[in-house]
Amino acid sequence: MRSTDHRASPEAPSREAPPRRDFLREKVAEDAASGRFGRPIHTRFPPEPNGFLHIGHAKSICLNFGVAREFAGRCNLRFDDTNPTTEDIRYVEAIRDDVRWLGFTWDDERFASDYFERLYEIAEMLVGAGKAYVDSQSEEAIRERRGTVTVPGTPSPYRERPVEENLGLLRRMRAGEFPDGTHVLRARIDMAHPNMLMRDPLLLRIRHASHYRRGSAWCVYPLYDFAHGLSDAFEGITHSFCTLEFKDNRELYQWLVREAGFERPPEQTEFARLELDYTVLSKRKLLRLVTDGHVTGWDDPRMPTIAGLRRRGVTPEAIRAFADRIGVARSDARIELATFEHAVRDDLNMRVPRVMAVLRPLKLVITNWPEGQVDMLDAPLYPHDVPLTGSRPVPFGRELWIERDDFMEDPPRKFFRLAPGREVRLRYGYLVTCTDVVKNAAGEVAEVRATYDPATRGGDAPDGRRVQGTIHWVSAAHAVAAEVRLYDRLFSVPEPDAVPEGQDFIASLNPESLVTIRGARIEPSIAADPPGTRNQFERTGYFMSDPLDSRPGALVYNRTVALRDSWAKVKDK
RNA sequence: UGGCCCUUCGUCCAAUGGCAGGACAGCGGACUUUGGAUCCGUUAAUGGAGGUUCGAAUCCUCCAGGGCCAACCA
Repeated sequence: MRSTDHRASPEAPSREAPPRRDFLREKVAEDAASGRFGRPIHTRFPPEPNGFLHIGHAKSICLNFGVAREFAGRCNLRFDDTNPTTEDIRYVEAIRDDVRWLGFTWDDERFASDYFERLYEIAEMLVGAGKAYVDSQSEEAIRERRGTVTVPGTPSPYRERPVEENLGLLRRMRAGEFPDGTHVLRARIDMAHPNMLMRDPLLLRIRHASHYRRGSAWCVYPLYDFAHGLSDAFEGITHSFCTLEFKDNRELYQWLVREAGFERPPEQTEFARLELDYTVLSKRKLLRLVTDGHVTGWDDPRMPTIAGLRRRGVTPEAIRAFADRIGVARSDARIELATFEHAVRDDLNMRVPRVMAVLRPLKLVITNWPEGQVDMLDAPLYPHDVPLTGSRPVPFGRELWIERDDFMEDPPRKFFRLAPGREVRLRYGYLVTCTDVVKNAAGEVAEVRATYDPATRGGDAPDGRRVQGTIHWVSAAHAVAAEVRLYDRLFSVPEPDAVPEGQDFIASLNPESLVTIRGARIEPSIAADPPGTRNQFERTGYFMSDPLDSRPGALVYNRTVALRDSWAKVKDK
């Protein structure tokens, strides 16, 4: 139906700026120049497969893959799957999909769970060197004896167990002779260390649980600190980027890779995690939204997950541009939603075809238009300032739908739309002047009547008169009905994480984060579009037909982002 | 016996001892067949006090404010 369909080409011309130099890249550049690692730059993105990736992960993905590309290095995708009770292959698959969709390709795919054997060998080595011991205290006792930030810990009564006894116990732990929680392997460092992480950190714990990849091959599982740095070292990672809250872990990271004998071990550097206004970015909270049914799933378009943003219609280019714009630094950063929305609009503006859709229809009858006559107008798919071409036919008839908001019976001075006695332009169509208002029994406006000027086909007046307002419309006889889902911020407060004492973050959920409109009317040119098609509904916003719920004859559109609305400001004055 | 980190326009990021700059947001204007986009203009910041220096956002000291750490989570 379209004379040209640019929507078939998914890639818009690259508008991405060269990557900026942040403190991490400065450091990598230095290390690359000095050849300090004696191997190519190597990064990794290390998600735990216990949930879906979100926009905060996207920042990390862009960083790790970006650095690898910029410095001609490599980047691994490593699943940090050391906790059998929370992880699932389903999350592994979702994470792969999301990273690929974002536009990145990993060099090697690795799993921490493939390193269990090597980690266990290192555990035995540490025991042999007197650097680790088996502690048989209860979980509570271990916690209590760790001390507090201001009080030193006290050594475990098992801390001085002979090497041979430790080794025997460790082997029996590994062999499955002990129930959960009876023994743990701890590093022997310093129970009075000012850094809590260094107070004899736990290395291995017993978990008689089936691992989604290793099945029941193992019943001792490494903890994060034991697994992470050593996994980096196994893979020859040079730069291990993580978020600020791991700063204290760095000391332990270094202790472990040195004790394990790595000559030029990877180096951890921390950067600020992303915080976004009006949303939460903790997996625990996102999981709760899903399991408690506050959203329809991990891919609910209101979720800040990659899957949610994708289903909402956000493009990978927009997410990458956003990541580039916000930069990487070491101070806690909270990003305004406007910054993200700008990146989305900026990308969509240049690549998405325009169509007309009326969300809340009001009947407009052109009284001087001949009954039954249809005028096929040719309307461009892109505005004058977007360098793409193409057009589609749009039928015009006697009865049209216009937006309820585009008519006011008693308008303020600056209202440029339709009102009794006023003339407006019907986009790509004719100039019309409102003559009558028809009301229903309740006194509500049920129909508006107007006359059109036959000399203004296309929207220009030959006499040069200026018409300030242009409104969108669809032909009532040709319109396609659709469901439109208007998504808004998930929370009504900028910092849902900052919950007042004794309150639940769920309480600040925005009750209007989804407004479903069932009787929307859209111009017929979109009728055969496949699910997942993006359009701008002129004057309203950017939309994408839902990849799962939309089908021919029962179209469903998700609002990706509204257009900037400067009228909203004028209106409030 | 606490340790560590952070602090530059409203927000985010630069300035690496030498004119505090960019982006988003805001405001004003131009243009406009999207109250969109674009273009132009503009408001707006070095947390405080000392010190070093010809010169400090940058180095030092102290103070203030914020953050992280006391899961057999990552």
